[in-house]
Amino acid sequence: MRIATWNVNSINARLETILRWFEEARPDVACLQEIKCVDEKFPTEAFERLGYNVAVHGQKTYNGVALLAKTPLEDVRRGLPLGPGDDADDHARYIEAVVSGPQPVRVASIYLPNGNPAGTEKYAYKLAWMARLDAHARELLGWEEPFVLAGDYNVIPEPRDAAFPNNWQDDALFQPATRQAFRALKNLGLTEAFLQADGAEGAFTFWDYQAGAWQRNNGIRIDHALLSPQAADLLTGVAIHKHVRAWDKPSDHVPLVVELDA
DNA sequence: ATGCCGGGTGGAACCCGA
Repeated sequence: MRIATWNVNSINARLETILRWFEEARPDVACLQEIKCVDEKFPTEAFERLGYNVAVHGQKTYNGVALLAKTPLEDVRRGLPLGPGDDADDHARYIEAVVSGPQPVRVASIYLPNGNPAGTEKYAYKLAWMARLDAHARELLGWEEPFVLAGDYNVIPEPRDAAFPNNWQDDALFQPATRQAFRALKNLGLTEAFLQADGAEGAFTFWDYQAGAWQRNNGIRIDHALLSPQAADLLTGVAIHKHVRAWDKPSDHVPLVVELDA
């Protein structure tokens, strides 16, 4: 099972580019983020023509996530659960479903808050959201099933995950508390697919549109796939589709593709 | 570079992203 995650930065502005990549990469499952549209504006038919089942958790203008799969999506859940005392959350940043098949796999499409500038309400929201994700991962781990939490985490885990780590010292993506929360999530027993199956230095998933970041390879690795132990047992490979960043009208993120023997 | 580019909204100028 080929599972891809991609922050597309508007599904409708980039549909031609996205469909081109789908025909080339042929993922079995795709987790999309920043679709930037309500459910009714999602180009569902275009993906159904390629043989995908579609589940959307959309929002006007901002955020929005989707799951696409060649096999039916079951037990679709929209939104990350709220814990006791958590404030209501009107951002569409999480959708989860079970991808059916001989070996069903639960897959989540995650758009973790950016959190900049650090030290503000936005950063508090990021950390609170990470705490909710941690709690939900604990719940899922109790079921002892294969699952994949894939998406734009907006976390630079280590200095090696940025071309110029000093540039990110004060950034919400690289704050000690951000990195600690991501580490804690992994330490629940989740496997980071890229590190497990590849781990090469200088691998990035995002290059800013500005200041010639792509041309200078000034990138960061912020899109991640975390695997439950039962999913990690099935991991056979991972790839970052860097070439897509050089296409016309690219997203600033590129797809991360995980291969499972499922 | 607390925005250099790019998308969305709304129909200009501003919000947001990382």
